[in-house]
Amino acid sequence: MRFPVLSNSPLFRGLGDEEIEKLLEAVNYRIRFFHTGAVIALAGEEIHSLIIVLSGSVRGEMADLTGRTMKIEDINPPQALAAAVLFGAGARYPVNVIANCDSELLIINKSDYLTLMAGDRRVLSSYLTFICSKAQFLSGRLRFHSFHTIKGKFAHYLSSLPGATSGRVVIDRTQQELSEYFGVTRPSLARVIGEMEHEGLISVDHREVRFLDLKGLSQLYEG
Amino acid sequence: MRFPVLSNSPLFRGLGDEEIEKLLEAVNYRIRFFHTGAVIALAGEEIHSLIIVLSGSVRGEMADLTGRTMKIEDINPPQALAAAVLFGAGARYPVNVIANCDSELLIINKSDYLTLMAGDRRVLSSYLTFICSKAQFLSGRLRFHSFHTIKGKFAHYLSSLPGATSGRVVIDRTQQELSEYFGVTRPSLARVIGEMEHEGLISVDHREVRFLDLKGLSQLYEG
DNA sequence: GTTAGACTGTAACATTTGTTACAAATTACG
DNA sequence: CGTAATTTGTAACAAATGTTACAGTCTAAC
Repeated sequence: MRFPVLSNSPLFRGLGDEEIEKLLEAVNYRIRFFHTGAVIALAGEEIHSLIIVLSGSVRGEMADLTGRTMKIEDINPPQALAAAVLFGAGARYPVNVIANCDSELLIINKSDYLTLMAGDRRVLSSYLTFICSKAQFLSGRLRFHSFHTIKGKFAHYLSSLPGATSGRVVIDRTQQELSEYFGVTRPSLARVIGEMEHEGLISVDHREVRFLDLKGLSQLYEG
Repeated sequence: MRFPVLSNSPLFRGLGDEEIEKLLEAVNYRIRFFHTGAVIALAGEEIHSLIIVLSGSVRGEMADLTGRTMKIEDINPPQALAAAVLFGAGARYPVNVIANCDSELLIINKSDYLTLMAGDRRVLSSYLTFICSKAQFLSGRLRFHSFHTIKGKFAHYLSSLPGATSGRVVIDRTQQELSEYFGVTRPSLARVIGEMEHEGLISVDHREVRFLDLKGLSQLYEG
C-alpha cells in the first residue's frame, strides 16, 4: 500500500512513495481509523508505537483538575505523535490524543521502527535529524529563560547575532516577536531597550544596534 | 583496543568491553590526546564527529563580548560532547571546548557512528533512548517556564503529582529544590504557598497538600 | 502621495517577584 | 531525649515587570 503523504514527512525525507512502500512491507505496520472525537491515546499511557497521521486531524489536549480539557496543539498529516519522546526511558503520552475528525493513522511498533531504521540509512538519518533538531530548538529556548532579567535576555540575544564581534548587529525580528520569544510583554521590552540606550550601553537606530559598552553588556548576563 | 570506560556510557549501555571493541574495529575511529588548556573545538564550528571523553576532563566555556570566558559545564568520562545535537540540521558546537587537563578523546565520524548504529540494535537503541530522554527533560523544563507566575507554576506542579486526581498530594522535594526547579527564589515560593493557603485554594500540612478549590487552582495555569 | 495597518516609544500605575534578615519549626543524628 | 543542621514562615523594602493607554513613526499597497 502506498501513502503519498509520507514522502512529505521529516521521518521519511528523501524517499519516494515506492521506496517507502517497500520498506514498510518488510516490517509490521497497521492502519487504524478513528471517528471524530474518538480517543486515540490517554495522557500517561505508555508509548508502544510510532503513530503518524495519514489523513484527517488529531489534537493533543490536557485535562485540568476540574476535568475541563484544553487544546494544546493540532497534529495534521504527515506529523507523528510524540515522536520526540518515543524512545525515552519509560516514554508516556504527555497529553490525551483525540481525533478532530475522521482520521487515518499509520502505526508502527517501536521495535519495527528500529528495524526500519537499522535497514535504511536514510530513515535512520531522518529520525536522528528530526530529534536532534528538536533538542537543539528546546535547549536554545531554555537558554533564554536562564537569564532572569529582560536586560540579560536582550543583551545575550544581541551577543548571539551575526556580527556581534564587530560591535554592530541588525535585529531580525519585530519587538513583538522578540518579546514573545523572551516570554515578556512588548512594552516591557521597549522600556528596557530605552533604558539600555540611556545608560550608554547601546545605541539604537531602527533595527541596527551598536554596542557602546561591551563590559556593561556582558555583565547583564553573567550574574 | 579496549576502553573499559565506555561500558559505563549511556551510548553503549549493556555492552561489554569486548563487544564494544569488536564494534569499533568495524568502523573508523581515532584517539586524540589534548594537553591541558588545548582547544578541542570552537563555538560555531560544525560538528563532524561524535567525541567521547575517555580520560581526563574537558569543559565547555563561552566567551562574552569583552572576550572574557566563563565556564558552562565540565564534561568527564565517559560523557560525550554535544551528543544531543550531533545530527541536528547544521549542527554546530554551542560553546568552546577546552581540555581541563591532559585528556584522551575517542572520535567517531558521524557517518561511522550511523554505521555503528545500523549494525547493532543495542547501540542504536541506546542513542535513541539517550536523546529522547534529553528531549523529554528539556520539554518538561520548558513547560514550567510557560506559566508566568509562581502560583501558576506551583499549581501546575501540584496537578502533575501522583494522586492529584484524589485531591491530595505529597510534595517530594524541599522548597529550596522546588524554587530552583521553577527558577524563582525560595522566600517568594514560600510566600506564594502561604497566599494560596489563605485564599482557600489549598491546605498545607507539612509536605502534604490538599486541594480545596479545584476551579481556582486550574485558573492559575490557564491564562 | 495618501492612507491603512503595523510597529515603536513612552507614561502612570498595579502587581509580582527579589532581597535580606530573622525566628520558628522540623529533621537528622548522636 | 537533646542538640545541630536544615527547612520553613514571615516581614519590610527594593526592583522588575505587567497593564493599559495613547501618540508618533514607519511601511506597504493603492
